[in-house]
Amino acid sequence: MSLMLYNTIRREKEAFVPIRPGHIGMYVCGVTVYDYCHVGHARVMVMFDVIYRWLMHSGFDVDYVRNFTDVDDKIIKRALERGIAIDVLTNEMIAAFHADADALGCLRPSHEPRATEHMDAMINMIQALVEKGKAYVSDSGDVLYAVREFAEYGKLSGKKIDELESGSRVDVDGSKRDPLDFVLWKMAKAGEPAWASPWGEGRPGWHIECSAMSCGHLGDTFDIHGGGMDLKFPHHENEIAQARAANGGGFARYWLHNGFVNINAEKMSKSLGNFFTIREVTERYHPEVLRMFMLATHYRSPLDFSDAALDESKAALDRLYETAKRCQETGVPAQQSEQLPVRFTAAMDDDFNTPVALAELFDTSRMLNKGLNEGADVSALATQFAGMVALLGIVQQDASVWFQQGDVDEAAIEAQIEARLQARKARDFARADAIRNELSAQGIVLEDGAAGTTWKKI
RNA sequence: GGCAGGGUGGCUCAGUGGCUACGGCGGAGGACUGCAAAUCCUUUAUUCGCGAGUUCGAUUCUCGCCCCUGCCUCCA
Repeated sequence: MSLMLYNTIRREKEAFVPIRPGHIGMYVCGVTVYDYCHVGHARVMVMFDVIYRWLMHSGFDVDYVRNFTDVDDKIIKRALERGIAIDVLTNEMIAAFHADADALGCLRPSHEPRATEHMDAMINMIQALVEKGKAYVSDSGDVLYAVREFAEYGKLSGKKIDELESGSRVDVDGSKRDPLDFVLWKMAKAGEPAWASPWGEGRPGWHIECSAMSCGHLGDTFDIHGGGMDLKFPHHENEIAQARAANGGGFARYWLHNGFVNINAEKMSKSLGNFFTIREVTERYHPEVLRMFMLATHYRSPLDFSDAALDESKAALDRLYETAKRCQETGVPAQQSEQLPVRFTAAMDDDFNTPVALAELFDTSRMLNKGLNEGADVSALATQFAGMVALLGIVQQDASVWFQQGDVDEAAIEAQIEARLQARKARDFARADAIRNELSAQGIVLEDGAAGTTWKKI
C-alpha cells in the first residue's frame, strides 16, 4: 500500500513518489504574525502536524519547513496602533503562536524561518527575475512581477489571466503593465521598516518570501507544499511563477490544501470578523477537543465550527479516554506499536483520511472494552490503540487526570466517596445515594468499577 | 460571469458500480449494578438533493436542474 495524495495542481489523487528515496521536503505556509491565531489557523497546524507524523511513521526522513511572515503592511499598521516596535509585536505573536501550537499537541517543524532573516535570498530571487525579464521596476519604484511573462500562470488555481481580468475585481493600477502583476519589492515610505536593495530601501512583497524560503531550505524542486485553500490563488500561484521563473526548478511537486473552518456555513476569517482565536476556544475546551474536532472531518472538506460540534468532539474523545482509563486501571501495558491495524494504515495512506482512521480507532476501542469486560488478554489491542492515538496526537493526557479537570477539591471528594462506601457496606443506600447526588450537583460523577469507585468532573 | 468543492439517518462525518452504506453524538430496549455511571449487546436511512441517461445493476459514472459554500482583493 502506498501513499496517495490529492494534488491540487492535478486535481486528483496520485501516488506519492519522493524526489529522493526516503526523504521528503515539505513546506507549509505559516502565518503573518500581527495577531493571535484563530481556529482556521489551528486547522492548518493540526492537519499538517498529522501529515508530518504520518510521513515520519511511513519511514520518511521529513524536512518540514513552516514560515513566519514578519514583515507586512498589517504588521506595520498594528505595531503603529499599539505604539510598539515591529519586532516586539512579531516576537510576541510568534511566542503566542508557539504556545497555541504546543497546546494543540503539534510537533515543531524542522525549520521555522522568518522572512526578515532571509532578505538576501529574496533580493537574489528578485534580481534573477529582473535579469530574466520576468520582473520590472514600475513608475512608483516598486519591483513588479510580469505575469504575462510566465506561460503557466494560473495552472495551479485553474485560472486564465484574461478571465481573471474580465472579472474586474482586480485593482486598476496605472503603474502595472498588467493588472495582475504583483509586488516583489515595495519601496518604503518614511518611517517604515526598510532593507537596502538594488532598487532602493524597501521591503519584500508577501509572495516572494515563501518562494525564497522554501527553495532556500528545500531546494529549487521539492516534494510537498501545503497551506489553506485560500492561499491557492493568488499566493501559491505567484510562488510558483516566481520560483520557477527565477531558478528554473520545478518548485513543489505535490500541492496540499486544507479546507476552511466555517461558522454557520460561512468561512471564518479576519475580514468577516467571525473568528474565534485558539486561546478563546481553549479556555472553554481542552485543546485536544479542538484537535479531535479537526480530525473528525477530512482535511479537504469544510468544517463547521460551533459549540455543539465541540461538545460532540468532547463526547467522542471522552469515549476514547474511558478506554484509556480502564487500561490504565487494569495495568494493561500501553506501549505504542509500529504495527497498526490495516484499515487505519490504509485510511491514512489514502490522502490522510482521518475520519476512517478514527472509525478504526473506535472499533479498536470497543474491542478493547469488550476484552476488558471479559477479562481477556487485551495487550495486543492496547498496543495498537496506543499506536493509533499517538499518531493522531490525541488521548495524550493522563486518562484519570483528563476526567478530573477543573476546580475540584479532591480530598473532599475522596472523603465523600469513602463515606458513601461505608454507607453502602452498611446497605444504607439512601445515605449512599444522597452523597452521590450531592457530588453530582457539583458536577462530579461517580463510577463504581471493579477496581473501586472513581470520579470524574463533567 | 469564470473556476473549484459540496448536498448521505435527528445531528455530525466517511465511503463504494452490486454481498448487511464506516465511525462518532443523540434516542430506544436489554445485560451488568442495590440503584446509577461507565462498558457491552440489540436497535435507530427499502436509502444516499431532484430528473433523465449509460449499465444486467448507480448513492457511487454522464447530462440537465435546484440549493449551499469557497476562490477570482488581504486571508490558513
